[in-house]
Amino acid sequence: MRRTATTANAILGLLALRREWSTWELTKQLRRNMRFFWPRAESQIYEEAKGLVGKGLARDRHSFTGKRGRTSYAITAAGRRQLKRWLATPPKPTALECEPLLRVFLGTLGTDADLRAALAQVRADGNAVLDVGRVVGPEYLAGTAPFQDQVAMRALVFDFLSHHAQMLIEWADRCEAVLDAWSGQPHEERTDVALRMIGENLDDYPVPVATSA
Amino acid sequence: MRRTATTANAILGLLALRREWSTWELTKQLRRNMRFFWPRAESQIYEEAKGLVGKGLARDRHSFTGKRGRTSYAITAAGRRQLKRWLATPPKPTALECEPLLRVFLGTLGTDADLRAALAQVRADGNAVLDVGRVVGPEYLAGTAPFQDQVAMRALVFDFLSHHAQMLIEWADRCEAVLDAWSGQPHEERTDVALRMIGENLDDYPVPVATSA
DNA sequence: TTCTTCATGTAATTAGTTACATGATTGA
DNA sequence: TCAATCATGTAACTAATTACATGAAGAA
Repeated sequence: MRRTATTANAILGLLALRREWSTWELTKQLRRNMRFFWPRAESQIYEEAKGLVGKGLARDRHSFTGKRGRTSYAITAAGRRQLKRWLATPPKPTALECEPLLRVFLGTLGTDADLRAALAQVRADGNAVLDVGRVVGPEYLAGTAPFQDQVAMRALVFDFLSHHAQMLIEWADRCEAVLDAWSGQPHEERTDVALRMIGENLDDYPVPVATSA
Repeated sequence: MRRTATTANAILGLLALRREWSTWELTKQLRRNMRFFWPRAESQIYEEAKGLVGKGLARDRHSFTGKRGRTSYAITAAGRRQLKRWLATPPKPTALECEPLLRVFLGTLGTDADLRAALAQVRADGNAVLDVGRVVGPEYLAGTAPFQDQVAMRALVFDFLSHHAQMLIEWADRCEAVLDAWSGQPHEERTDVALRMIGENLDDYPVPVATSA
């Protein structure tokens, strides 16, 4: 049973980027970027961080704010070694979980309003990414981002998320146009529109890469 | 504690599309399309299907192949009602889980080869989608797909997945070009490339939609 | 006959979520 | 001084995965 423990390694990675993090800082970082490609409940961070300490991959330090405790974490040498080992393992495949698309897939079973709601959600999902990009992007351009020294890698991530978000929004736009066209259109014409859509997509496919040696 | 039980509803949706399904047929359908936007382990289908029967949303029928049993499922009237109710509820947000992107995010902690492996995985993920599209798309165009009557909705899904896959592949291409450019480039120039990339992305952002009334 | 793939599940385990509780800080 | 938000967790629960086991069918 191969346990990759990706979430633990993700936190370990953050710990490697600066000398100490409070749990709250970790969750903030999560909210800022990582949630768009590695979404986890904030409460889980607490568990995982404790787990890292248990395995000797991080050290914890307890302090107080008033009479309330807080815990901060720092990576150990063993943690850095473990991180490098993990980065050298094969990555897991990308997984998309899109409930709105599932609802479109089953669209004939619901109403037009149901479909519109699904499209609106996808558009909102795209905009949520762009909203963060509009804050974070200019920070990097101004040189004031919290991890400005990581800008090279962050630019690649920024590029991914920007295109992902644009893709969601543009898809919602296309679908709404199709739904508009459908209203008051006979059934066969709907089919024609659909088939044309599939055909145009196939035309844009790249030629498959030969895999043999 | 709001339980949406989406996976159960997904199966219920499939059951609504034809009169009877064996568990094996359900898992095949899952492998064909749904796994790209609602990925679940096949073993889970068995549990969920039994659960639907327990709640009266589906009926099961037991038969034999040799001395080995098999179970088939059909939706009930209560199941159809439940399905319509679910389709009218607000959809969950889209969630992307991309471990390769996490590795790029932490890219400075690993090697160039680690980065290349992450990009290769994303490209492979895109190609996996396109490979299915190359089979399924022409089936719809030829009018021979198993759910040809659903072609209108399936075209919208096809369009989503095609663009998603293309986005993954094109991103991997861009990143590899950037990595190639980086080799033997001084640190500041890498930063310049990165900042230019962020700037170009921001230029392509749509103007934010006003939300007020 | 034997090997591989198709087909049908069960058992054990865990990764992750939701819900709750509460102290500290800020600002109206 | 009150409300809202920032900050720090714990407890309970479940959705989902991995690993395993095995029969049937078809190909070599």
